[in-house]
Amino acid sequence: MTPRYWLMKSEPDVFSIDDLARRGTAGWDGVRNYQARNFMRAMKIGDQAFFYHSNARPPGVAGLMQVCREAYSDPTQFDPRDDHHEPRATRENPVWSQVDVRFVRKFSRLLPLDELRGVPALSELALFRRSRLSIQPVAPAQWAAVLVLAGLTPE
DNA sequence: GCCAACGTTGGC
DNA sequence: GCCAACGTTGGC
Repeated sequence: MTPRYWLMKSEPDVFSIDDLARRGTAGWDGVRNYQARNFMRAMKIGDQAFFYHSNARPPGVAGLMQVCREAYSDPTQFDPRDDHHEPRATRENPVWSQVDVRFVRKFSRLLPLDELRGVPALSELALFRRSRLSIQPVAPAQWAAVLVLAGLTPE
């Protein structure tokens, strides 16, 4: 099956692409938005994703990663001391999900939001229209256009 | 089920 | 740090 493409945001002060590069894989926990959660639940092993640095100077796409474990219960929802604790969640009926991702590569330069805005092929990116959605689908043509900006040729 | 108040995201 | 956008909560 053709892999699909996504964009996933993280604040680099909290978790950056360098953190992911060091660790190799990581659980994408802490997502507390239903639409973003539902996108994660739709992800399949092998799906590819942009690692987007949000709340950064400048914000932008930092590199690539790959889904290596499909959606499962986000354990932080059960921890009363965690910022992401979810009082409504029980082990039997969890509310929030996460996937695991594997580091693929860091771009040789960050592709700033400003630059992405100027690319006609990317004008429909959800990033520009649904600014608060932390996980969003990316169309194949959009994926390819970003790889070109990054100096990589689509495979 | 409406909608005002509130909280969070995230660019600037 | 500000604040616009927008998702969520809760009173009615």
